[in-house]
Amino acid sequence: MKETCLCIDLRTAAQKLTQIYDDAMASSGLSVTQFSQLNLIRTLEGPTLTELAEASQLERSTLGRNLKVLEKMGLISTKAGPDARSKTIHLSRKGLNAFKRAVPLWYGAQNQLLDRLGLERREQLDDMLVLLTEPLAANQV
Amino acid sequence: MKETCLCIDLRTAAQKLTQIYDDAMASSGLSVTQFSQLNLIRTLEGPTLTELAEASQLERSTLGRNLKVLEKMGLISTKAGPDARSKTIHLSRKGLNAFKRAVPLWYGAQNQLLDRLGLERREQLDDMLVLLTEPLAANQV
DNA sequence: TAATTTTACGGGTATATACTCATAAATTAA
DNA sequence: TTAATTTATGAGTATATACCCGTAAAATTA
Repeated sequence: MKETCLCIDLRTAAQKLTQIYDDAMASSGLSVTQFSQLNLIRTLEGPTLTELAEASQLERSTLGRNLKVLEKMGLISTKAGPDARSKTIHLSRKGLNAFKRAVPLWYGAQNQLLDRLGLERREQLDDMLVLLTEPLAANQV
Repeated sequence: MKETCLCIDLRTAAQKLTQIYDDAMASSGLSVTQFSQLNLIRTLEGPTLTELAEASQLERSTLGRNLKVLEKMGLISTKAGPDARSKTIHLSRKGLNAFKRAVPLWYGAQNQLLDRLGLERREQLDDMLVLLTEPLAANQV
């Protein structure tokens, strides 16, 4: 029976997969994480930082720093939010163009991997990732 | 059919799982990545930086920086290697003790998750992670 | 043997990530 | 309405990660 750490195995696989997507999308100028961020901003239509953080399951402070990079690249802009505290995030024209350029590249990678897996295993994978990320029962630890 | 990005899904799951292990192991003072690093250093018995980088599938420069942290914590030490260029990495007494303290905590998390998955799914997961991390066929991208 | 190439490592720079604390604004409670 | 609390964000600090480049040592080739 394999004794390797489930966590490390998953981390390593995620890093490699990230590299695969990033390579496939390189000519778009976007990494897969940036692509995914832009897509969320687009579909949420001007979310606040907190809303976007929840949707992307990142810490607010982490997201804030990530967005700084996108802003510096000119892909997004921020506006005053509905609240004097909050601000909303928006795709710039340049950001939307970059996103559109990247879409077919993303599909290229994604579909090739989905083909490899097949539908059944893809669903099994989703199920397993849910199982693996539910909190542990404290008394059993 | 779900349209979410396989890569982002896997990344998110890996981050959550890391948090789960880290929480379970917190009282040992080691994170799961540090625990795994110490274990590799232990089993490889004084690897060079390059050997350890290959074993952990990290960039050498990344590993070098990670090791700086472990060294500052007093968990590892380095010696001159077989070569005037290279150096070897070793567990300190303190590092070995920390590792031993962490072992049951790691098993607590690992076994609980393995129980959740069951043997069959664990093997399926391994297979899928291999499938997902093999390079893409360039012509299909 | 001398010149070239490869190997091993470190440092600069940059992104991704999280935790903690500070601040300001909004909300709720007294 | 004033005081206390909650909410939204940002900044400081720190780890994890990678890429590129420089340097020194070793190996290879001319």
